[in-house]
Amino acid sequence: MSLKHLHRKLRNTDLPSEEFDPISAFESFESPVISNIIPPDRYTEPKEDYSDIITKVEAKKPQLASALKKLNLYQQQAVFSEDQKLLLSAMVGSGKTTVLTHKVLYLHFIKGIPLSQMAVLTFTNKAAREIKERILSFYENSTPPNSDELRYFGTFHSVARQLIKEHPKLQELGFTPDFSIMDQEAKEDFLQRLIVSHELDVKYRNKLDKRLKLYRNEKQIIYGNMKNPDDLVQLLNISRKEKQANNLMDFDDLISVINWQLKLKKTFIPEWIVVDEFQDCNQEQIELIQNLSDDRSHFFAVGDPNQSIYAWRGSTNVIFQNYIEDQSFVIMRLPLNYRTSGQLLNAASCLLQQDNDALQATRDQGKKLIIRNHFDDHQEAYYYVQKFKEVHQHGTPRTEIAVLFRTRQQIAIFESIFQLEGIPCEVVSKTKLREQAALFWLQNILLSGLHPNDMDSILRVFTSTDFGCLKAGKRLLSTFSKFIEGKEFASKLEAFSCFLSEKYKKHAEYIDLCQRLMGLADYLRSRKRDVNLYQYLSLDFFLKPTSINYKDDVADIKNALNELDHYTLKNYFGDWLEIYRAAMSQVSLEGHFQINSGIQTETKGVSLLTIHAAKGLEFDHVYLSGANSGIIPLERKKAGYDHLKEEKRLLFVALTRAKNHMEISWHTKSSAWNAQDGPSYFLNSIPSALLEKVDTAPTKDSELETTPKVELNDDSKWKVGTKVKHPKYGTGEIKSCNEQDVVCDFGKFGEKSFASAWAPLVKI
DNA sequence: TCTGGGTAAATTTTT
DNA sequence: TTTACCCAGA
Repeated sequence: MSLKHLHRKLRNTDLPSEEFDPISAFESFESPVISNIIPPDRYTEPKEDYSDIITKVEAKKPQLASALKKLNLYQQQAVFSEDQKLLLSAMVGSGKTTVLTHKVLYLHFIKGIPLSQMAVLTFTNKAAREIKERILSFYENSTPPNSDELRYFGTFHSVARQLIKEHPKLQELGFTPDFSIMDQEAKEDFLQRLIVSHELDVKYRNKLDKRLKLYRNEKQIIYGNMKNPDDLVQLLNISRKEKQANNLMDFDDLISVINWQLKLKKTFIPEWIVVDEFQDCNQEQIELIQNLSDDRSHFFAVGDPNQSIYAWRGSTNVIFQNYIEDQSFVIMRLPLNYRTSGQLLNAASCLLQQDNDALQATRDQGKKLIIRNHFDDHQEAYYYVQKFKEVHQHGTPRTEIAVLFRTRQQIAIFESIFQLEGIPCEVVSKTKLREQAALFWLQNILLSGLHPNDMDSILRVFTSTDFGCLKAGKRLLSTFSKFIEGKEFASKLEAFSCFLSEKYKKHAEYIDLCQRLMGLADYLRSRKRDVNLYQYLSLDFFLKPTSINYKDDVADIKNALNELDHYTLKNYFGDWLEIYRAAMSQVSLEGHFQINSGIQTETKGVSLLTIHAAKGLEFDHVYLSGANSGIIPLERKKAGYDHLKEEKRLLFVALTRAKNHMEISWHTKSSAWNAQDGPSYFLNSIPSALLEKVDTAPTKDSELETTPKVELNDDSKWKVGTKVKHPKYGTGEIKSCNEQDVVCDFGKFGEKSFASAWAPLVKI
């Protein structure tokens, strides 16, 4: 059923508008709906006192005991539980990471479980790092565990990589232990290269990922307007063979390969499996957990079904439900929220289908949730400019202020207006290694040297626009494949080296680089700790001191090489080549070179971020922008019921980011195509006693002044340097203009030109 | 090679 | 609403 249809159907029901909640309305007459509610009697409630256990801990590890004393009874219960299978339903802001780390410490120090007998699985590197750091902080007076003891502490993917390498059955799958890892973009490059070099006919090429998913799940080949099947299946077969031949795995392969291996032969059964953010597990990750356990192994998982916002990535809320129904699992809960003030938390919990005491506030009542109406995003941004100045003057640091958005596109105009008005701000999003040309090049250099059959990395080294010497494309691929036809080479790298010296003699330095890459493995092994990759690879020549970015590039690359040094030294176990490969795998898995301490984000200003990116963060002041119906929930053609529920949880996550002040805004005239009039109907679930509705939208008269319309364009309107807004490309700057055309630079979208008379541009 | 009809879709992002 | 794209027919 389409969303529109759904809305219409729901509007026709005769519910009073105040309590009108389309979701529950829909649930009441559509069937069947799986309930998310955990029955209250399913919980094992805590005892009144755990001081006897704490006294015992005191004798063995006083530092831990004093930390445990600070926990509440629910938290202590979970830490001290002796149950073999325990699922902890942790409410938002209830200290779940604290419980998880204390549990690990308790098991280790008091119950005597070696750390190497625990698999502690997380979804993000950040979480893995935080857990490890918290554990290491308990070793003030003793030698901390080495990296070998903590080798099964990490993300699902990094632990999978570790297990794959240790497993004897890898060869049977056609891989060797020195496999390398492709990130999502590398995988796309890889597939596109196969399409070109095998001359495959593949339609909808930039929907390749979507099509592959459709094929995997539903064996569907025909897509869109296609009449006949294309070479999609062939592509899959070729890619499978190429991956084995080149010893490459993508992220998904890591999990499925280890599952395949463990089904064949269980090599390692940890005594304890500990899982963080359990609600985000997908089917394969659940399988991995099962493959790592047997009758005697213990299991402890922490999660919050109400914060499950990644169904589109494969997690299913049903998983939580299944475990709850499994009577061999003990279920405990952490209902106490320490973050959000009372009225705000109450408002947020109205979005959940939970019992009253499921989520309990521990703080003061605080302020009400504000629902504010703005005319449009432009006006809203200027409201914030004023507001943030006030808030800042009242002593709230800018880093404690965040503006949340449903989509990334909404962010651009706020960023540019804040910059224009001198409000320091930062768009929180992961910067891609690929966008930092020098570091991306370095990554590919090292990958080529460490994995000399990784054709894509080799190609990227020599076809880089900034640092390479060849032009990427079909032509290069076909001349290369003609060149190697019928010849035998030890590796792709060697083949490429011969190819270069035969066909591109003039690029002597690059031929030289190729030679050094072929010797990289020996260099790393023989020189032991005395490596200087910068010098060995003569990077100074390629970075070109004349380039504008030279200084930054050199600094970035030296920094990256330092990180590698640090990592390899810290984790060294006897094979320098292996440890460099491990380091580069970690770089691929994390998407940056800061593999020791993670990326240090020095946020100085107001944070602008999507709700998804805000998960796990908290701010004193939170503003959710543009929450019209149609944006929250985000309207889609094929919206199922599950989508609506997830969007509601997303709103819940947004509301629970705030500590003291929360505002939700909606626009009278939204610029988004899918936005409807009026605020998100999800807000109807919140009783008006908990809300404060404010209208700051201008009256009709002032509307005309403050909101730029697409007026008749006269030639004088466009001037070089004018900042403009485009409905699709966001904000840009006029680069040139004449009577016919306007050329405008939209940053990441590049330069676009429009007919002067019709340009859909608005001055800002 | 160009035109018009038809179809799907648009979002979130970690590893 | 707008955009991207396949496909068939000029």
